Amino acid sequence: MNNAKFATALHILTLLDLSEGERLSSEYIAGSINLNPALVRKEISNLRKLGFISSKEGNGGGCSLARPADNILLSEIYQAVRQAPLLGRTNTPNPDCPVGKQINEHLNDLYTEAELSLTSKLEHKTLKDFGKKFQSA
Amino acid sequence: MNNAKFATALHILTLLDLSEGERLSSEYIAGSINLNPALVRKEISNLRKLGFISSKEGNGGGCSLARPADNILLSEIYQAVRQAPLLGRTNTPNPDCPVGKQINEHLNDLYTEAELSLTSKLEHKTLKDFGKKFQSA
DNA sequence: TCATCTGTAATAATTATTGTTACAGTACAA
DNA sequence: TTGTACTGTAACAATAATTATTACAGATGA
Repeated sequence: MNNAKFATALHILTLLDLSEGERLSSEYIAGSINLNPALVRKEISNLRKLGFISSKEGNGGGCSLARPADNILLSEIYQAVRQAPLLGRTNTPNPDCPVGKQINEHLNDLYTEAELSLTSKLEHKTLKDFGKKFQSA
Repeated sequence: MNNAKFATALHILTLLDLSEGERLSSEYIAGSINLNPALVRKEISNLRKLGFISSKEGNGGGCSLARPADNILLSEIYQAVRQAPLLGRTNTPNPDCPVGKQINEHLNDLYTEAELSLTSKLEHKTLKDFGKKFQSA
């Protein structure tokens, strides 16, 4: 997870939340994130396929939230962009060593547990909650 | 944290725990992890500077635990190899946008909270606990 | 004095991530 | 029906992170 995908996804969804239903273009969103529009469209595409966003092509098009923001958990957003375990990769250790043979299994157990600890934390926060932090802006 | 440093560090420390005080060479450890000895020595160097390991140069040298394994928390090992926030980087958003201007601050709060949730989980596990999983091998 | 090992640096190779450009296809509006 | 403004996606380039390799000075004990 050494990338900015979570930050990007949350930024996109926050803008859509605060736009109150009005469709935003990828160009506009990219301007706020300060990121390439094509990258933004890629992340939008991902979030659309997962049902967070609905989008409309063509003139006057853009995207908006497909679900109410108080119904979107930050844990779901994390899952949407998650690619690798939080604590990092494992090695490919020597199977002839008693430790090497077993360690990945034990590491994966630990990684799973760590992941659960994180997601259960993020389950208590909604996109709406996050968006509220910006209302005084 | 898209690297295998945590896995590598824990592997090293587990081997040292199970060797029961006997010094191990970086060559031997590298063989178990299936990693380049120079990389292993780098990680050993890191763990030594942080007080987890003591090492001895020269013929018959090698490294061993500097602290009892039941006194080493997995959270400490995580801290030893931690480089970037768990949930990833932030972007460098547009400061002229009300969301872009504030989002990194809110993201960092969230990242900190997530980090705490993880470390408090890992505080309940010691290197000894982890090593015990291998005793039936 | 030799062999073995650490510690470290320099450098290369590989992979992950981000950025760029291009363009077909959709939708609306004049 | 033509123009304009978008999305969606692919192909590719550039940059950065990660891992691998090699080399060697210095320590240590036999």
